[in-house]
Amino acid sequence: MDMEQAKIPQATAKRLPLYYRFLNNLHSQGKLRVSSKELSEAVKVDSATIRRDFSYFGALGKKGYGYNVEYLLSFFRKTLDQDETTRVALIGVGNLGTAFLNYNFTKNNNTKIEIAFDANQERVGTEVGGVRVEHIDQLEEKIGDLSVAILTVPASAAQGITDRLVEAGVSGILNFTPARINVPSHIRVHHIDLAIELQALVYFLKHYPLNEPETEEDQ
Amino acid sequence: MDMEQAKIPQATAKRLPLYYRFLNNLHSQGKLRVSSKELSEAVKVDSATIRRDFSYFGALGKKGYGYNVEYLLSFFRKTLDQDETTRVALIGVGNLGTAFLNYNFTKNNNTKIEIAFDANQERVGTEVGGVRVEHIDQLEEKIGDLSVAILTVPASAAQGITDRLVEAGVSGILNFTPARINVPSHIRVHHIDLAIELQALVYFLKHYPLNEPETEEDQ
DNA sequence: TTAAGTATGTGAAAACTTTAACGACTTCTG
DNA sequence: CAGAAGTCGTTAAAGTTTTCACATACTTAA
Ligand SMILES: NC(=O)c1ccc[n+]([C@@H]2O[C@H](COP(=O)([O-])OP(=O)(O)OC[C@H]3O[C@@H](n4cnc5c(N)ncnc54)[C@H](O)[C@@H]3O)[C@@H](O)[C@H]2O)c1
Ligand SMILES: NC(=O)c1ccc[n+]([C@@H]2O[C@H](COP(=O)([O-])OP(=O)(O)OC[C@H]3O[C@@H](n4cnc5c(N)ncnc54)[C@H](O)[C@@H]3O)[C@@H](O)[C@H]2O)c1
Repeated sequence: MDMEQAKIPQATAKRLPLYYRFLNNLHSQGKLRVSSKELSEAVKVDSATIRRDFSYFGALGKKGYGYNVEYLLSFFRKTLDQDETTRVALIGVGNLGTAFLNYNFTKNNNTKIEIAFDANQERVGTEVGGVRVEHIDQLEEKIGDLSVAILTVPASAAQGITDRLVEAGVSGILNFTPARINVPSHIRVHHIDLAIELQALVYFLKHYPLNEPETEEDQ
Repeated sequence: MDMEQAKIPQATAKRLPLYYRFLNNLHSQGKLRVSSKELSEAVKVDSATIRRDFSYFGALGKKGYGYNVEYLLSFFRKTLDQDETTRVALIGVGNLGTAFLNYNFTKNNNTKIEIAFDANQERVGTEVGGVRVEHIDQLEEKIGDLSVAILTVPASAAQGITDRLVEAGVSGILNFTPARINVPSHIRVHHIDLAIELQALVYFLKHYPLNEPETEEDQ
């Protein structure tokens, strides 16, 4: 548990993977250096915010020059522990679960779904996206030492499965169900609530009008 | 454009759909009233925050009593424009797009995907989750007056499709691609970046340890 | 060498968000 | 009906995040 760096603001921490991805892009394009201004345009985060974010880790750049892409990339690779693959479990191989299993998170992320569980006998024993689907009854036996789970079961099953995941040693859950699950205080749950995101977008559109309605040519 | 209510904090606005959903649940359960404390336990938002959020809309509750579920529900139904169905388009009927098409957002949300587009001829003409899939070449002709789009195409296609959506009159985009798209300033884009959410969860687990490692019985 | 140009890192301010605390009023109980 | 209990709405404080603005230091090119 790397504690030497503990008070990076949460808002900053959430942006790190985004920076990392775009640095990877720049690197693949052969770019050797980048300024906070350029990065700002790419990731759509204010350049002062980017400089501030980076500064929490020390002086990563050089005045008058910007940041060395290779150096920054390798710094973030370490910071984000991208040298070791993070292995996760997925529970609920339905519509959403299947989509995730078919997606290669390892691409620029070094995270891999290792095993999946479902209650539906027809799914059990098959492979989806190269991942074996086990029966949910075998959760405790087969989950091994995985500490992160993606939850894509029906809302009604969410709390029960969560309790079992916690008991089985999982410490982080990415919850896609609409249920707000109860967990002991040492377990971290992140909610991704797609229906709410959609509804919020619609609300903002109606109630938070942006600038100019239109003027023929923009952007 | 309902302007009478314009300075509700964004953080509050984002929680409204969550409140609305849980009020619906309570209502189905036949509950007549609810306190900010009960609601707090259900949605996992501090009760003071809930009271503060509600207070932006006036005095919705009664001291010593709490909130009347039916009243609150109908208030939020109006506030969130849930009386009219919001119709949206989906672009990219792949793994993720298919999952969304098979999901019934209308359940407690009154949002409906009306039409889908894809570049793959084999998909065009089929129905997925009851939604007709059209060819992307027909986007401009068939999108009609829809003003919200869900973007689930490959990242490489994201900017091109976005430009066409904007030109076709769409004003809100829910972007699931890892691309950070450019839009004129009057267009609203919300990003849902699943790979980043997963990576951020992993980062938080490693670097932001929560309380007690464990003590046998919790929660 | 020097001058012009560039871009960082950060102090300070501003903006936004959450949380604590409590007076005021309502409901409940006996 | 009176006192106890409950709960809101809000003032004020604390905490978090973003943004401004600039001294400083490096780069570039002549
Ligand atoms: N599909 C979407 O677009 C979408 C959108 C928003 C929210 N969600 C939420 O995501 C979750 C999954 O959605 P979905 O569309 O994939 O649903 P789904 O019904 O397609 O898939 C659920 C899967 O979980 C399995 N399952 C059921 N009970 C189980 C249990 N006890 N243990 C293990 N597996 C079990 C089912 O067999 C099924 O394969 C739901 O909670 C849903 O509300 C989905
Ligand atoms: N599946 C996941 O779990 C997941 C996770 C994170 C991010 N994403 C992102 O979501 C997006 C979609 O992912 P996916 O897994 O569904 O991909 P996918 O390849 O399964 O689906 C993409 C679909 O878009 C269609 N398409 C391609 N070009 C098009 C165009 N110009 N116009 C219209 N349609 C076009 C393809 O025919 C295909 O059906 C991608 O950008 C991906 O990076 C997906």
